[in-house]
Amino acid sequence: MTPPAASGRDLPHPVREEIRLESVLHALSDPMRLRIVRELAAEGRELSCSDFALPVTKSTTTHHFRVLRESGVVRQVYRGTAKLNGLRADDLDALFPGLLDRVLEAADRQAGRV
Amino acid sequence: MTPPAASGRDLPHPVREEIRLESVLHALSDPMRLRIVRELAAEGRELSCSDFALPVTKSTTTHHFRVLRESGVVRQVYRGTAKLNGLRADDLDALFPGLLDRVLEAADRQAGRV
DNA sequence: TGCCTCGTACGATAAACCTCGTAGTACGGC
DNA sequence: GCCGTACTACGAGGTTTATCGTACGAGGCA
Repeated sequence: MTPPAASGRDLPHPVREEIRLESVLHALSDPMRLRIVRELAAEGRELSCSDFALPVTKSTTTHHFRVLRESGVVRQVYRGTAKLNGLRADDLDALFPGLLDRVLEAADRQAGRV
Repeated sequence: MTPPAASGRDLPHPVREEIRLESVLHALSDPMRLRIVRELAAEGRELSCSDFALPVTKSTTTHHFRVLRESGVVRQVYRGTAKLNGLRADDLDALFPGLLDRVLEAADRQAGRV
C-alpha cells in the first residue's frame, strides 16, 4: 500500500472519529468553500489548489483549504510541488450517511434556482 | 386559516425562496443552535424559548433564535407573552430535500458516539 | 392598577473569521 | 547551482460572531 509516499511533509488531518458535525457544517457554510467542495465532487478526482480559479488571492485560498482540511472535509497530500486535494467522502459518509450528498444536491438545486 | 391571529407583532422571516443553503448550514454549525433544532425536531411541536434549558443567558438565547429565524430554519410566532418556535421542515425539505433529516440523523449519531 | 414573566434592544467585549500583502520554503527542471 | 512554480507563514485590517449585563416593552393575572 502507501503508493510512492507522496513525497515529503505531512499535513495534520483529523482522524475519522475526530470529525465533528458542527465543524463540517461550518466549513460548508462559506460560499467559497462550498464552491471548492462542489467542484471537487463534480470532478470526482483529486485536484491541486491551483486548479481552482477562485476570485480570491492565494493566501485566502490556502486559508479555505486549511479550514476544509482541519474540519475533515478534504484530505491534502503533497505531490511534488503541488498539493492534491481530495474529498473525504468515505469518512464523511461513514460518520454522517448521506449528508454530503444532500448538501451537494442542495447546492446544485440552489445554483439552478438562481 | 390563520388561527386566532397569534396576538400582536410579527417577526421578519425569509420567504421560502429566499432561504440560502449557506445561511442554513451556518445556522446549524453552532452547537447551541444545533441543540435547539434537535430538541425542536425531537419534540415535534412548537416550543417557547423558555422551554429550552440552555447554558447561556436570555440575551444569548434570543440571539440564537434570531439567527435561526433569519436563516429560515425556524418560524417564530408570538402567542401572548410567549414566543413559539417551530421548525420550518416543510420549507427546508422543499428546497433541500432530505438535508435537515440527514443533519439531525448525523447529530444523533454523533451524540451517541461520544 | 400593579406585578410577574417572557422576551427584546442596546451596548460592550473578546474571540473568530475572511481577506489581503509580503516574505519565505519545498520541489522540480534547466 | 539557479530559477520558477506551488504553496505556506505571519501579520494586519475590517467584519462578524457569541456572549454577557442592564434596561425596557408586551401580555397575562390578581
